[in-house]
Amino acid sequence: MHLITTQAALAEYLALVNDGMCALDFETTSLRPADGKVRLVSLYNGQHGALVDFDPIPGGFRACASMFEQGEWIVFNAGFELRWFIAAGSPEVACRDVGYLRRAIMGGGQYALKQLIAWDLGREMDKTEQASNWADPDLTDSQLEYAYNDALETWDLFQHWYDRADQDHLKAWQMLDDMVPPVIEMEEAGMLLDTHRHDRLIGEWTRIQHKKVAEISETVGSDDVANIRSDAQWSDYFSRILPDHVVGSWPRTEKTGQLSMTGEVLRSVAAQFEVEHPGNPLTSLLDALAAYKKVSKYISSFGDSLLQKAYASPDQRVRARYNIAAAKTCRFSCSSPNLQQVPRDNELLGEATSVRSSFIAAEGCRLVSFDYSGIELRVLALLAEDDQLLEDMVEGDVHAEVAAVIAGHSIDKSTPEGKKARTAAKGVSFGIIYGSGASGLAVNMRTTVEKAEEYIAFWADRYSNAFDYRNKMMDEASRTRYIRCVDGGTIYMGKKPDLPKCANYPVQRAALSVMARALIRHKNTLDHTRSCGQQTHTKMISTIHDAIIDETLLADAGSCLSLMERDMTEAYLDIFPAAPTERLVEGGVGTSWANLE
DNA sequence: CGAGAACGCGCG
DNA sequence: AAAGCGCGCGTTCTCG
Repeated sequence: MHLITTQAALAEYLALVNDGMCALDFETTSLRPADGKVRLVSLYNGQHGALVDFDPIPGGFRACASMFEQGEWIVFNAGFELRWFIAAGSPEVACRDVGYLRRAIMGGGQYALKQLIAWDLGREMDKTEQASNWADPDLTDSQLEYAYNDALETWDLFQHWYDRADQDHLKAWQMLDDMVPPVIEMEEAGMLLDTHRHDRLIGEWTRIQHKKVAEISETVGSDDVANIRSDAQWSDYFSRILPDHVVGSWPRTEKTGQLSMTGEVLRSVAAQFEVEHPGNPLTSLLDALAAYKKVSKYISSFGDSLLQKAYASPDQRVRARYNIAAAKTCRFSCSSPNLQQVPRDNELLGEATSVRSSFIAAEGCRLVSFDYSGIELRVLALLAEDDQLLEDMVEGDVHAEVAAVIAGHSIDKSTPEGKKARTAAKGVSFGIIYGSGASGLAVNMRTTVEKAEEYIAFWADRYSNAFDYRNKMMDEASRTRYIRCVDGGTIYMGKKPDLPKCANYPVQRAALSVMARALIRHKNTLDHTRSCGQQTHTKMISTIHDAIIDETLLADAGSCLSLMERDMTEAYLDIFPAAPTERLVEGGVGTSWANLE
């Protein structure tokens, strides 16, 4: 390793790298380019190593960033390094993430470098210098050593996985890396919260919560249940006061065997009790408790925490992290806050529950959003080459089609029976996608195992290829320990593959692959149109698994809508060339996330 | 007092 | 043999 302190010496080193791959790691004085700078870059390509101190170089890192535009830089957590290159005016620098290479082979997850070095290389990393002062004019030997070591470890980890990768893995790796720029755009844009509306909404929830507490207090005192939020205390209470046959048939929790206190259980026990003892106050207690839990969930998860996030930012925008390939199937996760779990509008508490209405477009702007409809069922049809399923998907309402198949005649969706049949059919299809057996399906659909078996038999008969796909994947996993996915990547299934996972992973992964291509295409489209002076204010602001949301000027909303529809359709064709695209996407424009027409 | 387990529940 | 998938997060409660 040698210490580089001039631009000329850096150029000399970069010439040695010769446009090839090289591990790169930054030490910065802050976590974001807006309020800090890159102090050190450590580099290592197996032959040559260098540590660059930008402090003595005129113009610092910014003056040197473009020198990295040749070559491929192996990094851990590419979003971090790429942000600094973008801020320095070199957004095209190729940051290749070793963590994504691993995910392309093993499947997704959330990992720290230290963890992977321990698992994959069997080495311990000392991270004590990580949070040290990288702005100090005189860095210690220990700091320099630490900085350099990160590049070494990153390179060795890269070698480890690169040796195990085939051409298809490399394709999947590139796809994951390519998601970084759109994710940076979404993370930096954030979503605007209407703080006044949201504040009022929280007030409304709180009022309902107080009302429910009052209702509960009519029959239960604080000496019976000290903490109204405690499921364990409610379990003890109901065990004490209820007759044995009710307690005996009450569903239990898995680990501790307490009475289960889910909203669904509470409501069903209430209904059962009402039949046995009409007018008994216990029924309204159970219903009030269920309502209390519901509104409390809204308050704690979607109330003040979102509001405070908005207040904490100067533009009242809520910025989340979109964690690429954080799920086993390489789906995104979203955190701090998780905007992928914001409630849909929901009738239970009436108007007051529209959380999505609080997420609005800025003044003079609109939100534009499309989602893939029934994407998992579609990709299952394509993966399994099930022409019947594909045809039913393309026809229109698949669940209605399936319902008709099960019933033996076409159903009328406007009647209650028709709706019920359709809902049941939906449950069956999801059960197939999730690898369910008859008993699981029966529990979920609240029907008998016999009925569930019948449903599955109908489904398996009509869509035999799609149904058999689960067994094909199970065989593959048993044989190879991996499942090969449609984007070229593999998922490690372990020594004892599990049928539900084998059935679901490649389907969920294929849906992710389509969305990945959509995000990549849409980012490229917007970069291009913006550079041509169109869609200049349009930003990608979120993705929720099968949907993309943009924010755009009102005047650009129409063409933004067209661009998004085209990008999402072509993304689908990237993964499944020549597949039918009828009714593939649906979307709209609106002033808030709740009303997109 | 902090960490982690358990439970429940929001989303796709 | 047994089997509906994937997440993040708020709260309670236990353990050391």
